[in-house]
Amino acid sequence: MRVKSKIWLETEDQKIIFSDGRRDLLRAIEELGSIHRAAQQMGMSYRAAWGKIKASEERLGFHLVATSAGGPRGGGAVLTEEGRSFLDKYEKFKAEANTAVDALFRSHFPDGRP
Amino acid sequence: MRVKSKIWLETEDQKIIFSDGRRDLLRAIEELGSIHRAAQQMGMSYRAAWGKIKASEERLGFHLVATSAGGPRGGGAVLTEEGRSFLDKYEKFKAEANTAVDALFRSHFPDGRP
DNA sequence: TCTCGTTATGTCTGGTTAGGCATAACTAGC
DNA sequence: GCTAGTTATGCCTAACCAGACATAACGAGA
Repeated sequence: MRVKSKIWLETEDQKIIFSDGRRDLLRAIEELGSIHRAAQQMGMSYRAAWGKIKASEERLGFHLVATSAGGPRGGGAVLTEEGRSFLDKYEKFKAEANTAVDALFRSHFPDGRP
Repeated sequence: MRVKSKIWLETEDQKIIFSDGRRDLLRAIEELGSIHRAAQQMGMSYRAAWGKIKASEERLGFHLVATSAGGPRGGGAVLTEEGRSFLDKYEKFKAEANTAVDALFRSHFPDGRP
């Protein structure tokens, strides 16, 4: 038996603002400089990746990635300053939350059994 | 913006052992002495309630409720000793976990904004 | 032996949601 | 102006999962 937790940020009306999948996606974009290649690496379609980013940006109220289409390499995407800073905050929060939940689980179920 | 968390117990192969919905259901059974009436109160069908309990019991390895069918009142269900004790442990763990996550959220996003 | 409200369980469907398909638009370099 | 690889977006479908429907069985009391 193990504890599983999903912790995410959402709006008042239950719309997902940000969660771990999107964090991974942004990290891949930061690394690869392109939504398209980030999506490939994550094993999802460009369409799916773009949709998630778009939804997050709309609900956050600012841009996470700055994009450009066209040119010899087709274009590309990089994280905005706000995007990077938000991502950092999110990761710190998530890491601490996961640690806390795991510690509590072990304290209440020391041997991992019900 | 607010934090939302789902924290539950599962088996190694991702099957849900116990979560908040089942906790509510067991509390209702404890109060009403019947799966049927508990389901009604929760606004779900008997079938759904019974299925959840059955699945949890199978994965926990012990009975949560003791049932009897037939008789003038049709039968009924009460929590087993093990069921009650597990439920208490679960609730304590969940309460502390929720408190911890909320506190961390407030410390990282003090004004509730990204 | 009949009744009544419950437990017990197989089967089916409908709604939600994630993701794919298809297509348009963009632009630096050749 | 053609090319190539990307961004941008509407639309459709498939898979999953929760829950409803239907039905059998149960048994103390009248």
